[in-house]
Amino acid sequence: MTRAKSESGREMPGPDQADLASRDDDSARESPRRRAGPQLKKGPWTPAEDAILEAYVKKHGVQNWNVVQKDTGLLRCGKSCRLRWANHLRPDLKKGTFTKEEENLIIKLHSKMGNKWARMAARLPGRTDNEIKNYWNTRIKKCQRTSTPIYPAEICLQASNEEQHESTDFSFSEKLANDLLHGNGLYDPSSTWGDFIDDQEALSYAPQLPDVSLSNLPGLYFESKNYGFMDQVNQAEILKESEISFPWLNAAINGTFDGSHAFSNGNFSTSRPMTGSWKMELPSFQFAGSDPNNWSTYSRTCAAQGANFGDPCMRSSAAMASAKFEHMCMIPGNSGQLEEPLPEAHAVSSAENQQLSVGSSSASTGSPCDAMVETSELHFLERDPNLYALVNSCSPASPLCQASPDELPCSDFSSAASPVFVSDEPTIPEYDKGFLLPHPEDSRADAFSHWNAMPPIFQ
DNA sequence: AAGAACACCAACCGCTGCATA
DNA sequence: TTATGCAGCGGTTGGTGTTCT
Repeated sequence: MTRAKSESGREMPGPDQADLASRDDDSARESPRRRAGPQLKKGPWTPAEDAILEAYVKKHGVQNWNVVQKDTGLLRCGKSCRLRWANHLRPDLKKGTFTKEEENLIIKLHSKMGNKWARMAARLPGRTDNEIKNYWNTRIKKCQRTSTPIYPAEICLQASNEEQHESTDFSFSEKLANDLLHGNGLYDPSSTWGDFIDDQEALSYAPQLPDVSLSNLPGLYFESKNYGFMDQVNQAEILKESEISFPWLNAAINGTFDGSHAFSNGNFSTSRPMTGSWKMELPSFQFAGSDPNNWSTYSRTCAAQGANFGDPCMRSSAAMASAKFEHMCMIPGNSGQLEEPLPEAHAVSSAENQQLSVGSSSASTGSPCDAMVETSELHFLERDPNLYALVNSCSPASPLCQASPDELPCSDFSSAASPVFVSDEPTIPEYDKGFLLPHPEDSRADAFSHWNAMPPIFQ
């Protein structure tokens, strides 16, 4: 890449970069008049430019940034002016390193919000999203390198405790319950869980769901440098675009926690087909690497958290997620992902003749929400035979659920020993330890039939 | 002392959502 | 309804200073 020295001595993008920049979307949409304008400058701002911008904004305020560029004659695009003002020239900016309190707050906020830098910045007066983002990225690297928890236990516990006592704007469950009670149309007893998930309005609440962020779980460590953080991001991205943003639940349902690679000896294969464009809000949980005990821990903690939810919807969902995790732990030979066809056919057929025992975790109270939970879960489980079978097996009477945590064979789920989950179905080959999808080379038709039968959000 | 590794920071890029013509 | 422009957000890159070996 060719670079030229700027007047301030720092390197500036060369002509090739300027060319590239001119092709970006913003530029491409500019009017012919503005396209014919002067070549805009890039790179570090000079004190003189700062002074011009500062004087202009102080005089005229912040309005149209492209007008600023025109009026001042600055050879900077409006976008650049806005950024410079917001990140450096604003009078209310607090300079200097973050205080310990600010750091703790960032950690807490991130555990709730994920990478919502702007929202976090709004809670940190004088700090910019860029600063917070930079801080966090540095922290990520540091934690990764030293194998220390990104979310210190004490802070997470503190955050968790606070959340249970404060009615924040994050309360998904409260909002949902409120919506239900006020008959805003969100609740439809005939709706399936899938319908609910598909409901964009409902989904719009999802980002406010941080209460149940996995990040609140203490003791989650980066396992190894072998797992680049971005590997986790890439995997995490699988889900986000589904716009579900139930990171904890969604991942649990799909069995694709960031770390499907956690079960793949550190080798996450990105070569597997990923239909559609999936992303997931990274953040809030960085899962333990390959230590199966952490999965077990998570699962139980998930249940514990679920039990703490005031809202039966959340209790139930958490329980489902938890149950799914336990399920993943218990299937002999399970690599941690949700093996596709599994013994589900058998389980479903028998389950159809039983009453669905979600009550063990959802603690039905007869509220509209409970009704939705039971209805939606039923439908949801119908769509997910694995979970259907699982929930049945997790009824209060199930030995599987009566087992104490210590009895659960999660510590060695990769072995075929301790077959808690009994099935007369043949063991499913592990076609892909890195992802939930059936391996394309798997000739078993049913490997894909279940997949294809899933609602799009699960694909 | 020199080079490597790391930390910090500024800026850019691509994209999205919203407003408006 | 569609196209366009703008503001804003989050991801990423790359430079500089500091610390470590």
